[in-house]
Amino acid sequence: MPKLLSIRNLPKAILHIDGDSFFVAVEVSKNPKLRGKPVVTGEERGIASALSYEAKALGLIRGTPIYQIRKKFPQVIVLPGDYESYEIYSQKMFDIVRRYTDTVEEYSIDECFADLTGWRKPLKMTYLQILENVKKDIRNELDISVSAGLAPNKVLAKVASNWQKPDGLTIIPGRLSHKYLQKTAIEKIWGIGPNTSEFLKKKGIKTAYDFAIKDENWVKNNLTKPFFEIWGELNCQEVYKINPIPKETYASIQKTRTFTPPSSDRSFLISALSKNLEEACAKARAYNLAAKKISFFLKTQSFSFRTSLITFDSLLNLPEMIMPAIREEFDKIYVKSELYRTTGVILQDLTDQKISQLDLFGENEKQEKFKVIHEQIDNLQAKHGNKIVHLASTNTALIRQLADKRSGTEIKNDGRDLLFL
DNA sequence: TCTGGGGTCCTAGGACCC
DNA sequence: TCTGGGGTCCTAGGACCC
Repeated sequence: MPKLLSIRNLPKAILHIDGDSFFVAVEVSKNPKLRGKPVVTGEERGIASALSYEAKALGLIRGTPIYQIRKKFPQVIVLPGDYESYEIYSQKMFDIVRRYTDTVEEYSIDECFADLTGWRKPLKMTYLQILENVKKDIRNELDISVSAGLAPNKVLAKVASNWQKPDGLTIIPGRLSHKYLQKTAIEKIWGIGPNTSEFLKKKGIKTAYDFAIKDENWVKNNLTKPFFEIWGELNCQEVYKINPIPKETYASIQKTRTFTPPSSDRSFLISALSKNLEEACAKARAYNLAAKKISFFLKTQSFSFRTSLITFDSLLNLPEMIMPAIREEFDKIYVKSELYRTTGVILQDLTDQKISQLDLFGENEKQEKFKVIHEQIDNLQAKHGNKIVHLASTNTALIRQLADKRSGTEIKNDGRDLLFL
């Protein structure tokens, strides 16, 4: 790659690349027979995660339940997500962008930001040519299309990549940004959700431009910091920096499950939490992380949360060490008369275990014992799949999951958190 | 929109202390 | 005690993202 020259005094050129219907596009790339057909992914989740443009043309949107799609549009091809392939395509896409700059931020599986500032001379291309080449390389090598946007900062780059879809290419120079913002509804701006856009609309702010021209003090007095930052970006300031360091850790890990029909069965709910906990701990161990705080929650049918937070003295990622505490705390949030639709466990304040092992050393014989067992189990599951070993307390949840909507067989367990083989 | 799953960041207010 | 003023830490929960 050519060397970057001095970038002093150059206006920033921030690129945003957004894969068009990314999951479906990868499926079509894998199997070209799907091209031109209405395709959705998300079978395993029960709702549409991604839709081909042909499926969108039927009026379907993200989040539509799969059973509804099948009933109304039997011609739609429903596929389970193949996240390994998505990850591979994603990395290849980011690597293509890295041919044109070394400052690439992997924002999500199908989106990245990149800083092109100063690269025109070394690459001997205009910004337009760089974008055209990025798009061409991605199309030629991955057989998927992306929408590209270039602007002085991340928020405006998002406006640009959104401007024309699919297969779009839009450059917004700072001096023309008002033209685009006047035609952009406030709720389309990255970071402005339904709540804030409703508030802003009540104040007479309908477009991104209306918001951008508001007085600084008005913004500070009426909104919180994130929205002040967005306001700055809409005014062409560079508030959000590009972070080229790939993320390889987590601050928290959560596992949740929604079940139909909802349940108020105490032992079933505890079992579901046990399953959430096992999965969350397995992921934590895979990343060498351990938690000092664990929260768990029950979500009622009316979408309100009952949560409990447990703080431990040591760092944990073994379900046997945590489950007794969840049992103890459970009745503080459980109301027998209430119906619950979702359970969830969140491991919080995660720390690298390599650091934590020192304070754990010899701390707890039981912990050491389980740790050895889990190393074996993690290997076993890597080989044979994660269904082969689980906690006894998870059993009820698994049985119910298998039986699904058939009449629930009542499976008793002894309430201890032993391994079940 | 009739609502899945997995994340991050921010802030108000309570607890506690001097 | 009919309780000032200020700092820090923590938690719950809001808001948003893909």
